[in-house]
Amino acid sequence: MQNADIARTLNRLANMLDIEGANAFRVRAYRSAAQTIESHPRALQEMVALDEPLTELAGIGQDLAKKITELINTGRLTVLEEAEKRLPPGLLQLMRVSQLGPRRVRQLHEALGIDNLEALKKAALEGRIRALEGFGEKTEAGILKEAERLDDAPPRTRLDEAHQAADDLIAWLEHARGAQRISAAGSLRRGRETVGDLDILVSSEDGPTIMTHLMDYPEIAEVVSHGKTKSTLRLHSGLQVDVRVVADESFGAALYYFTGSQAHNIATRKMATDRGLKINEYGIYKGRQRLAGRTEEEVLARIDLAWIPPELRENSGELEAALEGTLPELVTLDDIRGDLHMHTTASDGKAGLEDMVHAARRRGYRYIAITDHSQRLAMANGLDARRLREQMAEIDALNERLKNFTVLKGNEVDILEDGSLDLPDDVLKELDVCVFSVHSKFNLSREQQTARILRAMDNPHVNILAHPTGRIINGREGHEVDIEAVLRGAKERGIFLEINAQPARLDLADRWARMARDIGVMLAISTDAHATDQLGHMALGVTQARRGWLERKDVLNTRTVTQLRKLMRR
DNA sequence: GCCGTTTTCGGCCCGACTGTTTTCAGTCG
Repeated sequence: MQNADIARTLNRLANMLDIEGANAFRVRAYRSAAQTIESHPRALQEMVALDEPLTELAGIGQDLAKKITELINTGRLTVLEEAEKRLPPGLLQLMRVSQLGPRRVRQLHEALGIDNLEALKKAALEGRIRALEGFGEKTEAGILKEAERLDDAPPRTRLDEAHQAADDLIAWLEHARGAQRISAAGSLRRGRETVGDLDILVSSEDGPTIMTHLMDYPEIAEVVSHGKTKSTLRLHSGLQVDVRVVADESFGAALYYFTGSQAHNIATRKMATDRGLKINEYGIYKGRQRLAGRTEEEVLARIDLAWIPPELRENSGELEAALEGTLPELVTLDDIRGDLHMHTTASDGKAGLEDMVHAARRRGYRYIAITDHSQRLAMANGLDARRLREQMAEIDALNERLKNFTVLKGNEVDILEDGSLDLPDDVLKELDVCVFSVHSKFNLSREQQTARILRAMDNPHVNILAHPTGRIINGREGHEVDIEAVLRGAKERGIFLEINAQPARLDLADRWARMARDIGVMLAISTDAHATDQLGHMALGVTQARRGWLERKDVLNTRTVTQLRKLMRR
């Protein structure tokens, strides 16, 4: 049982109890625990097996520890099963309809016997919902539309797509009269790998004018709500956008508030109330007196906190670090000196060797590694030993002509099913950088997959394990593998792991990157570029690294080429 | 259900918008 499964079960339970009208704080406790568990780097199943106390996790006390242990040991949760006897589980579907929360779901169930999406749609079509107290024609129509939209609900939007949508909208808003500062907030600003919706913040003395300008934005498919300072839109892409206007003196407070995360905000608001202060989106207040709000820094300073990079705002240790003055100095794009994973036309890339070199030099890099596929990936025109040696000779000749730039000879060699490598040792040992990765047999058991990768790491010539979990965002889960065991194995052997910066991969994910840092395994942030413009994905990889608390020293490709060569010799 | 330098009970983040109401409940973030 994975942490995500436990979190999902607790969220189900929270929703059921919420519909039943249970104590709201009890419900919140379940939800907050689910959130903690989902982002916890260690498997709770393993903690239980090793008899480590779950109460060490924030928001998990004796009771929840007991329930989680039951769930892990038996695969069942008695309280949830009992709740499902009292209420039809189909009610949980109804909670996914926006505009329907626990109260209305209960009301629909009690008054009309509605207990699933189909029944909801039917009742709405027949006009039976509008008769309920607190409902009306508009609500009924809205519910019907939402219920039908759920049938083909878009998944969360990938970070790169969300960035593009936000940049376009911000460019539009910059032309609004009276717009002062504009910023994206929310999970986009925190750099999460996917976002549920966009939050855009504008400072202006004139909210209505900004909102009027917003309504002419050509990408709008639907206006969900439209107020003087806040509007919600759906774009043609399906992405939902919240735009909010505040006075410029409140911009910092609002930016802080709307960047979240929710768990982080709750924690800092609590810190404020402990000090007799109050934080809202307009500022930080002592009674009715506004103390600050123009910038995030001045708001946080009032509760004795240093400014916290948005990527860290998940209430997972950043507040303690900010209080103690031990916040990490996160790696930045400027720290990156080169890119250690990319392809050329020799295998499945779109650009030739020299094109990739020129593109890398334009980015200010000092080196790159050329890492085409190995022979087993025939589909990708993978290189055998002979072709790889030819490429190495070509690179040697190119390096003769280059000044202040080094092309490292590399390969992305396949890990075969038994953990052996797809090219013979005598050619691997001639490489400057050996990237190695899984491209086949994704469905081995966790034990087999982990053993396979550890065996590959026993080869003395490999250096960087690429896209270690193989997951594709909104695509596939990735192969089952014990990342902690892989990281410990890498630590023992002087091997590194990759944060693959392809927007659909971002693999390692943030929590594993943080675990790597804790274990002391350096990571390479690599674009796996198959074309020159894909070298630009580096920024996404850096964001992911920052979410994993990585500093410059934790990242392989912040090193000089000389340092790098030393680290590649095992 | 969690939590504790006002500690074992009594708190628990807070405001905008909508649709339904005549002053507010529910939802959302």
